[in-house]
Amino acid sequence: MKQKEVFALVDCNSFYCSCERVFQPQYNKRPIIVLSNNDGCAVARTDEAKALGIEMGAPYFKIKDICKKNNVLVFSSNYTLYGDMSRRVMTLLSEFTPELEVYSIDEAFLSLKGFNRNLTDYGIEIKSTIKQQTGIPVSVGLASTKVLAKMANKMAKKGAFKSVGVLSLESESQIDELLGQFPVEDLWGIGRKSAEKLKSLNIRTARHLRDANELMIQKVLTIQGRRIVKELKGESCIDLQLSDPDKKQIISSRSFGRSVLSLHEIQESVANHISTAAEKLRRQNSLCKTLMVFIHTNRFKNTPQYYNSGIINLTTGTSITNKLIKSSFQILDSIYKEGFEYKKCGVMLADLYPQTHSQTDLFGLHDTTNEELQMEVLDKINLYHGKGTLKFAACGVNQFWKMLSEMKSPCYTTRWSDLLSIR
DNA sequence: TCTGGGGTCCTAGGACCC
DNA sequence: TCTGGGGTCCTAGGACCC
Repeated sequence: MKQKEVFALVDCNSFYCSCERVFQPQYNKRPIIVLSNNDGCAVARTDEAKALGIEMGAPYFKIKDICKKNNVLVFSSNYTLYGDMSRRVMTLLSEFTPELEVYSIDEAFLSLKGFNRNLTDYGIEIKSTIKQQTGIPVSVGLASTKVLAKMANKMAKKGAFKSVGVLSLESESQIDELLGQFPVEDLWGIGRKSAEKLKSLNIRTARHLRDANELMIQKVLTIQGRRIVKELKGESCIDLQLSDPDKKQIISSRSFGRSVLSLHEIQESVANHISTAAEKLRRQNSLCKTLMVFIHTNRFKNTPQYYNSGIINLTTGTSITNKLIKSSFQILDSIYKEGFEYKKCGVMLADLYPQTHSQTDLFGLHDTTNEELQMEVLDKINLYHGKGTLKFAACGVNQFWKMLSEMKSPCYTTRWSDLLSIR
C-alpha cells in the first residue's frame, strides 16, 4: 500500500517586517510596514499594523497619515537583507527533512512522509529552532496534501491556534469541521475570479468545494480547480518540487523614481535591466532567442498615455550583455515616442534554452569564447564585490531615474560596514 | 507629488496542413 | 455547384501565486 503523504508548510510571519525586527528588537511591539519597490505600497505588515486597518498592497501615500498618527515604523524594502535571512531559514529547514521545496522567499514545503513522530511536536520543534537561530517567527501547517497544509498554516496564525502557531490536520472529523469554517476564497489557488464563479454556484466554504462535483468544477475552473477538490479530499496530486527548474523567461522591469522624458535616460535604465536579466540567464547556463523591451507612461496619472513594446528574434541565441544591450536599443528606437512622461520600462528574455557549447552557426554569429570569458570575469567581479561594481557605460552613472528607496535599513548581514556593533 | 515586480500554468482560437 | 473536418502547433491573454 502506498504510504500516506505528509506535508508541512512553514511560513515566516510578516517576513520582511520580522527581518527588520531581528536587528532592532526594541521595535518588537510596534507596528511596522515594509514598502514595495519605489516606496509604492505596503507589502508586509506586522499584526500591530494590520490592527490599524492597513491593507495589504495599500498605496503608501494613502496610508501615510495613519502611519504618522500611530507611530508606524516604515521601511523601504531591503531585498539583500531579506534574501540573506531567507537563505538562513531555508538552510535550517533542510535539516528537518531530506525533501524540501523552497516555495518562495518566506515559505517552504517539507515532506515528512514516513516520519514516525508526533507531527504537532515536530512542527513545534521546527518553529522554535527557526526562532532561536534566526530570530524569525514562523507558523507551521501540517496535512496530507499541499492545499490542506496551506490551509492549516493559515489557521495556525489565528484564533485558538495562534498561541502555538502550529496546526496538524489529522482526524477526519477535525478536517471536516475546519473545512466548513474556511472561506473558499482563502484557499490556495482560488483567486478573486474563481471565488466569484464559485459563489454564484453557492459554493462558499472549502467544504462546499470538496463536496462539489469534480467534473462540474473542472468545467468552471479548469483542471487546476479539479486538483484543488481532490487535494481537499486528502488525495495528494500536487507534488513536491525538489529542484528549481531553469526559468523559461526572465523579466527585469521597474518604475522610475520620477517621470522620465528623454530617450537617453530610458536607454540607461534598459541597459541596466538587460545587465540584470543577462546575468540571471548566464547563472542558469542558458541562451535566449527572443528579446522584448517595453515602455509606458503612468496609468494612474491624468496625462497622455502611451504603451508600446517591441520584440527582436535573435537569429542565434546569446547571453552576452553588450550584444543584448545593442539589440534592446534598436527596439527602443522603434518604440520610443517623444513628448510623453514615462514611468516604467523593462525587458524580457524569452525562448530560453540550455547552452551546450556544441552548436556552431553557419554565419559565425554565436557567442565567441572571448565574449563568454569577458562575461565570466564580469560576473565574478560583481559577485565578489557587489552588484554593479563593473558595468557597461551604457548603464549610466548618475541614474537620476532610479527608484526611490528613502527608508531602507542597513544591510546588517551582507555588508561589512553595516554589521551591528555592540558597545 | 506618491499606486511593486517576477514568475507559471492553462485554454481558446488562429494558422496551417492534409 | 458543391463550401469538410480533424489534427498540430503556436501565441495571446487570463488567472493565479508570492
